[in-house]
Amino acid sequence: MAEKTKSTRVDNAYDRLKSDILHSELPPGFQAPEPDIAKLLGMSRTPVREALIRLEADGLVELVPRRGAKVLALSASDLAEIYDLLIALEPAALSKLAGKPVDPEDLEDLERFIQEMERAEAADDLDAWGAADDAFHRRLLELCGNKRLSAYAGCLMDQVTRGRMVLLRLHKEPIGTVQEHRDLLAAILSGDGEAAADLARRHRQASKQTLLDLLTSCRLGQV
Amino acid sequence: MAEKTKSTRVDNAYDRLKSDILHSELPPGFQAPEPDIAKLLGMSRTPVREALIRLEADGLVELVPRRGAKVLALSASDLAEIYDLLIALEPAALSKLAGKPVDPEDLEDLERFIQEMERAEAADDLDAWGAADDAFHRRLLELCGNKRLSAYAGCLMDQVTRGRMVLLRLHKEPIGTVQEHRDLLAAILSGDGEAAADLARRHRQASKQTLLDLLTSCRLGQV
DNA sequence: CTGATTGATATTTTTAACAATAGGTAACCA
DNA sequence: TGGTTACCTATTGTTAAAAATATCAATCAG
Repeated sequence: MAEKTKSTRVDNAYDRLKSDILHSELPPGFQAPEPDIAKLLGMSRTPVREALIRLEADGLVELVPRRGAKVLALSASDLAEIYDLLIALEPAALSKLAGKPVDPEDLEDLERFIQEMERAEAADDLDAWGAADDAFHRRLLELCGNKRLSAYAGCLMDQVTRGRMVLLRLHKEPIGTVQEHRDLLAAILSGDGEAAADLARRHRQASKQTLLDLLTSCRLGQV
Repeated sequence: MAEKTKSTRVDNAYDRLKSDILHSELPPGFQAPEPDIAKLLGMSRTPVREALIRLEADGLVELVPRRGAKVLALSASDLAEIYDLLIALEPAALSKLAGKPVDPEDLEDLERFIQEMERAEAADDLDAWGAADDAFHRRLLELCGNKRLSAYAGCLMDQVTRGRMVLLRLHKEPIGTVQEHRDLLAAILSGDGEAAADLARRHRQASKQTLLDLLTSCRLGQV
């Protein structure tokens, strides 16, 4: 199964660069001129450029004239901005979702994500925990039915990925939040939009606070 | 003062296309291959292409392979999605703004926008009314200090521009909403975040409802 | 010794041409 | 007459090279 690159070079460049940025293989602050990136990806400059424009729209890189493309580093206030957006969007979305019938298959997935978080927590598998947490939130947002909202929220979650990673690594306990996910899901299924919104808000607000505290206590200016 | 095009062609193409779309000079559903648009703008395909990628990220056009770039038409459910996003974001932003000190210069501008709305309403100058209303909302969002939020909300407002236009033309009364703006501003200045959020939410919700009702009553599927 | 001006260099911006591909049309066969 | 296939054309995807431009350094003047 040779997995031929079926899509265009632009898509390819976009996916690879995005993945490398999210996994810190291209670390925040990394900067390189277009020709270098093109060489790195083994293609000419144009598709790279178009991919970079899309990444800039996603808020992941900055195209600074005469200096090359730069992987954005997020300050504490950047993270606060992004979390505030999620705090505004997620509760609104989930309150709308509450009451709607949920496809059994989706529900099964959601419960599986929760179980996976528990397993990962027990096994101290941080990456798996983060992935399951992420998947849970994204799936919930997709189910709310507002495609624009889930797309933008997904984009915001991408932006804070690196922040969540350091939180996961430095903070010894993501512990306890699994129950919050259970409660949130229960509120949605029971049709209590108010409760769902409230739980979602608290959940994000707590993440925001923990992350910001961690950054100041570690004297970490940027992530 | 010959107003030389100081910026790059990409910026130029982006600005002109965006403006033409927002003013319905490129109407929803308009579709053209890249070379045609390039000829139209008097430049080569590459900068046009890059501008189109940005417009696609803004949700204004769709790049459909082998069929050219298409100006997106919004259905009632699209408009509902966008308004729901604004209903989630604007109250959150303005509740944060309440209490913060407002620069006297900005305050002056805000009051001028309100006055301009009154003048325009009296003079039945629909375009001026719409512009002042828009400016009021945008300025308020900028003042909340979350750059990402105000940028994205601005983008959402751009997307519904055409919808608001038909609302303005078909609906005989934007009347009455000026007072809502006054109340909103008063709530913000008095530092009552709860009230500000509530007023903002009702305000947008009413716009949404009016627009959707209008679309169904006029059998208007798309704008 | 300091500041400005000029020129070299690295990088982006733009163009034009080439390659690949999808979609439609016409012709041919059943 | 209906369907399938093959070719032609229109359009995008990609490349490479040329043009423009900002940055930096070096040199020259004050």
